[in-house]
Formats: sequence, C-alpha cells, structure tokens
Amino acid sequence: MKKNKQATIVDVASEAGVSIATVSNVINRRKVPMSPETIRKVEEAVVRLGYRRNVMATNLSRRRSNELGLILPHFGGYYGRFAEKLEQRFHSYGYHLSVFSAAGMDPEVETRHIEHLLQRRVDGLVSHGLAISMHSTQQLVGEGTPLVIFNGWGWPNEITKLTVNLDFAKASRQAVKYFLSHGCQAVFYAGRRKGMGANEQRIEGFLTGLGERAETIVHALLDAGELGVAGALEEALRVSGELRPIGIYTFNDALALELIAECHARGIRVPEEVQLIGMDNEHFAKASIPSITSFEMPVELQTRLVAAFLMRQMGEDVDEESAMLLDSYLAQMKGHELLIDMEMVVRKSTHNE
Amino acid sequence: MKKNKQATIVDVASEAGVSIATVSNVINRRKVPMSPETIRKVEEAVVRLGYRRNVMATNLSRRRSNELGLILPHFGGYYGRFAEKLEQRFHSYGYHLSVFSAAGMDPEVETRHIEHLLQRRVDGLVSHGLAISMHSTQQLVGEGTPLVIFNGWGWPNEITKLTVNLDFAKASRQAVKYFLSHGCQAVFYAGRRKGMGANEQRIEGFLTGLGERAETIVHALLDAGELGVAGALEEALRVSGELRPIGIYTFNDALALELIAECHARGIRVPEEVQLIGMDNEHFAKASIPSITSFEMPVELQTRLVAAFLMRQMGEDVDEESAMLLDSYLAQMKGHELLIDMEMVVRKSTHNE
DNA sequence: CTGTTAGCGCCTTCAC
DNA sequence: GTGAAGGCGCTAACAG
Repeated sequence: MKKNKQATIVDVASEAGVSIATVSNVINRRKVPMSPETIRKVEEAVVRLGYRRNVMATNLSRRRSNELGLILPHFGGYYGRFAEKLEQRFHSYGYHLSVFSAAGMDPEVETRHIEHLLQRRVDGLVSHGLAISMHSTQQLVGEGTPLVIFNGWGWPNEITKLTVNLDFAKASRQAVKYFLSHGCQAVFYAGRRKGMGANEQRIEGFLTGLGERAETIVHALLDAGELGVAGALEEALRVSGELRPIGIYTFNDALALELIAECHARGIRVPEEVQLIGMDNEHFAKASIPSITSFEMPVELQTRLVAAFLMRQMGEDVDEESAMLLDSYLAQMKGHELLIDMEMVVRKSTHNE
Repeated sequence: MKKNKQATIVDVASEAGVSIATVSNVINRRKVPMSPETIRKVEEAVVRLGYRRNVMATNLSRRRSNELGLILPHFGGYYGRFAEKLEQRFHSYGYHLSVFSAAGMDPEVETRHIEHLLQRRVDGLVSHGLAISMHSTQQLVGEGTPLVIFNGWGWPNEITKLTVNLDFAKASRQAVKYFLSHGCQAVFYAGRRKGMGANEQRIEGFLTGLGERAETIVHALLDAGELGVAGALEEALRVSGELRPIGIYTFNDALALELIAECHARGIRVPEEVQLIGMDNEHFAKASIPSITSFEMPVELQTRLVAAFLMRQMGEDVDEESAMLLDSYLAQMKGHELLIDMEMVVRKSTHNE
C-alpha cells in the first residue's frame, strides 16, 4: 500500500467532477454564483475524501497568513489568562494566535520564537516588553511586521507606535497612600531585581506616593532577590526599630505570601504589626491566612486594547465597542504609552476588624 | 514607494551572482562541496538584503513541517511548566512546538486548535487526555498524524499507542495510607466533579488505599464543586462526629488552601484536628500557613517520555538517555498506559513537631 | 561545484 | 457558471 496522503484540491475536483477553481470557490464560500448542485457535489467530495486544506499552500499563495504571534515571559498566572483572552479576541477578528513563552525570559528562547514566527510570516506580533528583548526585537521585526508591546517601558518610538501598559506606578502610589492613611509608621517596597521594567515602575510609584512625607517617614527599598525573603523582613524590622505597624508593599502576591509565612514563623502578627499589599490578585491571595490585599489585573481590558490597536495597525476593522474604547484611551495618552488602571482589592493583610 | 517586500531566495541569488540552488545549498548547510568564496558571497547577500526564509514555502516543498503541536487544558501551574519543558526538549530534536490552551477545556476551542494544527500539517501532536476531547480527537487525527496523549484515561488503543500518565491512583493510595498510619480517625477525599478522568483516578486510589480498613474506618467522598468548600468541610465534620483528627485528601493544592482558610475561619486547627494533603506542589504550598503536604509533579520525566515516544513514533532518533528511559518504562507497562510515580512532600498540614 | 527545471497545494485572473 | 494557466517561495533531482 502506498501511504494514504492527504487529499488535495485536485483530488476533490476530480472526485466531484469539476475544476479546481470551482472547488476553491466553494471552499472559500466566494460570492461567485454557482449552482447548488455543484456546491453539493463538491462538499460531498470533501467529506468523502476527508479533505483538509493545506494552509501553507493557501498562505503562500495569498501572501498573508492570517496568523498572529504572542510572546510571553512565561505562562502562568496573569500571563496565561492574558493569552487565552487575547486568542479569543483575535479569533473573533478572524485571526489565529500562536502563543510562546520565553521560559523565564531566556533571551535565546525568545529570539528563537520571534524568528520562527517571522519566518512563518505572521501578519502581526504582540510581545511583552520586559527585559532585554527590546534590542533583539527591534532587529528582528525591522520595518515589516506590525507589533504592539504590552507592559514595556523605555521603548523608543521608532519601534512601537504604542505600548499598552498596566499603570504599576499609579497602583504603587495608591498602595503607599493606603499605608500612610492607615496608621503605618514606616513603609517599604519589597521587589526583586529581576523584575526589571515592571520593578522600576513600582519603585517610582512608591517614591512619588510618599510625596513630601518622604522626608519625615521611615521608608526603604528592599531587594528580596538579594537579601532573601527573611533578609528583607529583617531589614525592614531593623530600619523601622520600634515603629509599628509597618507597611510592606511587595512586587507580587507570591512574595507577599512568603513574607506572611516569614512573619508567622517569627511570631509577628499580620496586619497588627506588619501590613502587606501584594500585586496580581492571584487565586491564593483570597485563600491565604490572612488574605492578601492586592491589585486586580484587568486582563479583559488590556487584551481588548492590545487587539484593537494591532488590528488598526493592520488596517482591519474591529468591533465598535473596542474601537470606541481604544479611541478614548488614545485620546488621553501621554507619549506613546497607554496606561491602564488597576483596582485595589482590600483584604485582611492590611486591616482587621 | 512600493512596499518593501521581504527578499526572496531569487533576490539573494541575483545579489550574490549565483543560482538559487546554490543559495538554497548554503542556507541549508548542505553537504555538497562549495567554494568558501561562494558561501561568503551568499551569506553577505543574505545579511545585506535582510533575507529571511519563508517556512511556508519550505514546508510546502519539503512536504513536512518540522512542527509539533501541544494542546493543554490551560496554561498555568503544572501545565505551563510542562509546555516549556516539552518545547525545549523538542527543540533539541530539531522540532518546533506550538502550544495551545483549550481555555478551561472548552471543546470548541480545543477542536479549533487541533483543526488548525492539522491544516498546518504538523508532523505530530501531543495532547492532554482529559474531558470529552477523545471523540473529536479521534475524528480529527484519523489515520494520519502521530499522536501521544498524556494524563488521559479510557482512550481505546485504536487511537493511541501510548498514554503517558501520572499515577494519581498510586499517589492517592499513598495519601490515604499516610493518614491511616498517622492517627487519622476518619478520612475524606475532596474533589471537583469537573476533574473528570483525573478525578476518577484519585477516587479509585483513595478507595483502594483504604483496603480492608474501608469497612471499619469512617470515610467519604466530597464534591467541593457541588457543596462548595465550606459545605465540603461541614460534611466531613458531620460525618466524622467526634473523631479527631480527620484527614482530607484534596484534588489539588488550591483546594487544600481553601480548606485551610475555611478551617481557620471556624477555629479548627490544622493539622491537630484536620490533616490535609494536596496535589501539584504549587509554589504557594510551601509558603502557606501551615505549609501544605503535597505531591510533586515530575514534569521533567514526563515530558522526556512523551517527547521520546513521539519521536520514535515518527521514526526519529532521540538521545540515548531518553531512549533508555523510555525503554525501561515501556518494559513494565500495563496495557497501553505508562505510569509515572509522584513523590509526596511532607509539610506542616499533616504533622507538627 | 553550479545552474535548470520540475513540482509542492492552492489562489486568482481571464477567457469560454 | 466553469476551466486553463501562471505564480507564491523554496526544494530536489539532474545535468553540465
């Protein structure tokens, strides 16, 4: 037996007794007038042969792929949800989305994925904007492929017309102000150096949030990556001396959770002595003990804006709702950065009643 | 200006002053002897023109894509790590992996992804085996594409030669036995109906783990999906009456964490009154209070076996280590199911000292 | 060593 | 309505 190769359009044509052009017309539901009889014959032949169109041939011929690519720092948490939402949105616009993880921001892996996507001639690309990827991305994408960045800072205008960012700085200001207005005698930011851009944004917000209080209130930046979680807590306690309670704003919920564990191990009460605010509003933030005050990530909104803008860049239409949303955000944009607010979810790690 | 289209192999050829065949040979580092001079000229032309091969054309011509597809129930946690590891492994075998999420096991989304992968003529497919996907998968894949399933139960041999499963049943037996040998007076399994196959496996293991003790010890199956977390806990307490401590084995760490929160809210001490064992060994299992006893998912091993088997099915060679590993597992296989052990990580939710 | 020439599977005018 | 033919970008013999 010879290997049963996939049926081609030619097979379908001869099976149905028509020409390949006709088959193509039927398959693509073109508006050219065809007899219902012809259509039926073709459709039957398709089923009978188990025909499945070869998109490589289609794309090659059409000179467009109808495919989009997404590069994430990793799957998991917020990013995983982001990917699923975005896929769904693009699907509604008639595009297919392939998702890739840089596997913990490994530049090599990331470059490999982008290169492959480009070789596959994707019609557009969306990428996170963290870490070093900037330079390589610039190189790779060149003048050709439409690209939109999300959660990226410091990207020159030449590369992207728009960056869709969560407003970490604002959230951080909000966190600090919350601490200050809820009796905290000293405030800290605990981050991880590897956070890069996103980390910087938080720090900036943290400092500006202090405002003029910066001169009078005890505060410090803690690097949990360098000091370790225990080290960071110790440092905070050392700096704050007898002052209580203190407030610690963390890079994310995971770090907040670890700090809670550390406090618990030392018999330090949360929130009576140490108040904590995290970021990401992960599933466990709600169930931890105490539950963690955090910021909700507006995935729906962000993916909507990202998708709408990419479509526009590609000259495609989008649903009216997204279009209006995008316009209203673009109107109040500063520079080429579009900022999205996050909502604080207050829980037990910052108050008790 | 006309749009600067991507340079093609023809452009490179004329730029370098050679024929397209030569360019192709250089690009693909074929073993045909060529003068270093020619090679240099071609390579220079490539960079000068920013040439990037069109994989659609390449694949069409080669009649193979060198691409593989992976279908996941969702990104996040274990599955996200699985995807990253698998990608890396396939890469080392010279294949590219595209990952798709069924977005919470939505059958429509799943079908769409598989169909698209097939239309792209991937050389092979690996898919989780949960939920209803079975039937549609069978339809779709037909006789053609090599397929390996992981974490799937009840798949007929006609579809898959092999299913690579984590041994949830065994882990569950182990959990029960741990409870029994550590003083638990009553034991429970708390799952979620939606767990499907994976849920069934746990239940089976839970029951067989009881063995002959099933007749003498108080036990029950709890459906946290139906009863809610609070309801499940109440039910366990009701059934066990005055007996303490009781042991609750949960579908995953997330559920265990929620139960801990629920216990805490009611002033029930963990592990003194209620012992808990979770599954997945998620990041937060270590940092929660108390930390959660759980089972580590052997992603490295599982991806290795999956990759090796798919490669073999496709007639490709794999590294010796993986080959030997696969052979040893195949040797002790029952049916067409290959089982992987998980390791229990004991933490504070089951003991205190 | 290098160039020529068929395809790969499908789309897309342009006649009939 | 339907069919014939050229082309998309690249590979793979096969000559030279």
